[in-house]
Amino acid sequence: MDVQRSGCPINLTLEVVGDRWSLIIIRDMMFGNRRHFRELLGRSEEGIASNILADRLKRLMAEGLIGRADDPTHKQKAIYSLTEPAIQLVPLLVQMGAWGRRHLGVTPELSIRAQLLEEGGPELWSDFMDELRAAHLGAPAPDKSPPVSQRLQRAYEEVVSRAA
Amino acid sequence: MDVQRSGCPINLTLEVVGDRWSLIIIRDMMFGNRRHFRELLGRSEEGIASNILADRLKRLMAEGLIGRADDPTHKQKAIYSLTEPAIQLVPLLVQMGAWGRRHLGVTPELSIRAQLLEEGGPELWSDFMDELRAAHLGAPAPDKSPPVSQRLQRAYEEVVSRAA
DNA sequence: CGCAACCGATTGTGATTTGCAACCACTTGC
DNA sequence: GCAAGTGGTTGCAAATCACAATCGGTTGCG
Repeated sequence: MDVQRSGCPINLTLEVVGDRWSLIIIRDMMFGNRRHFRELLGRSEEGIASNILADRLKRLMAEGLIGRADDPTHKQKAIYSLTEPAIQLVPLLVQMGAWGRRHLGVTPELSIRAQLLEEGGPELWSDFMDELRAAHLGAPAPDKSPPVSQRLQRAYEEVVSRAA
Repeated sequence: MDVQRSGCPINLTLEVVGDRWSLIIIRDMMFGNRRHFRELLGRSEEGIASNILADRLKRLMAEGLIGRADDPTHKQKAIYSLTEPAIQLVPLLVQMGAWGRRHLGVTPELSIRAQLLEEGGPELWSDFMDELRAAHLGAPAPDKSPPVSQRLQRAYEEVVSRAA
């Protein structure tokens, strides 16, 4: 994954995030609000192995997509955060979600967020990116109400409860 | 790559095209108009190995992203084509190109197409997808002039000649 | 007809990456 | 003091990958 093959933008993007796990990790940090190693390790549905997670976090840091800071509440805890380049992956992830939702057998609970993000269009993505900047970069909060993340979460819970 | 891990749309999309080569092949078929095994094998800048190419073509066919037909001019020649689901990957590839162009060290010749597609927005993508449907699915030609593919090609050649 | 070039692959071989489970040194809360 | 939790590391088997050589068949050309 580290051999440069060509200067094509699509190829270069694939060299950075074109593996099985990098985008899963970014997705969990983005939409699942997971910021710690063990949160990323255990709670994700896909079940990444700890050595792979450690390797990917290292690599994503080296590529400048995520940052790492000490958690003041626990000397051993690390807080991982998305950087601006990673936040700008939102439109890409939305397109991935939209395509998967249309063409693959997704479960309704997990597709409702993709649907809302797709229907919301670039303006909604932009609001969501501002929220991520506030949460991960310490940027001033955009002060939309309700925040996009909350709207997504509520829609998800509604579908889940309806299914029960 | 064939173990289903979760029903999340992003994850499912990654399971289909989240490897190093599948999207490169689709990119070459889409923007490079490569339709034969040997065209895909040799002329791409990244240099895929023939066994990997054969494996990926098989897999993409099984997933319904590409089709295969006999070339009437040569009994051993196969013509590969994009299916509708693959054509609908255009917005995803555009976003990949846009992100790579912004954040990675792309060469100017190879980034001009990404730039035009990004700036053209969804209407341009839609025109381009109609052209792909005409070329790959035998759909009626959209009859725009000049076609998007030609505009992209001309812009590329202009940058190349300017660099020379 | 003869033969070189071309066709979509397949085979064989090592190198790399992955998945899995166990384990590690250390910190925290009780 | 001790169990639970922290971010990882290690060892090993299995899968995947890259690279080069090769294959049986087809085509164009003399």
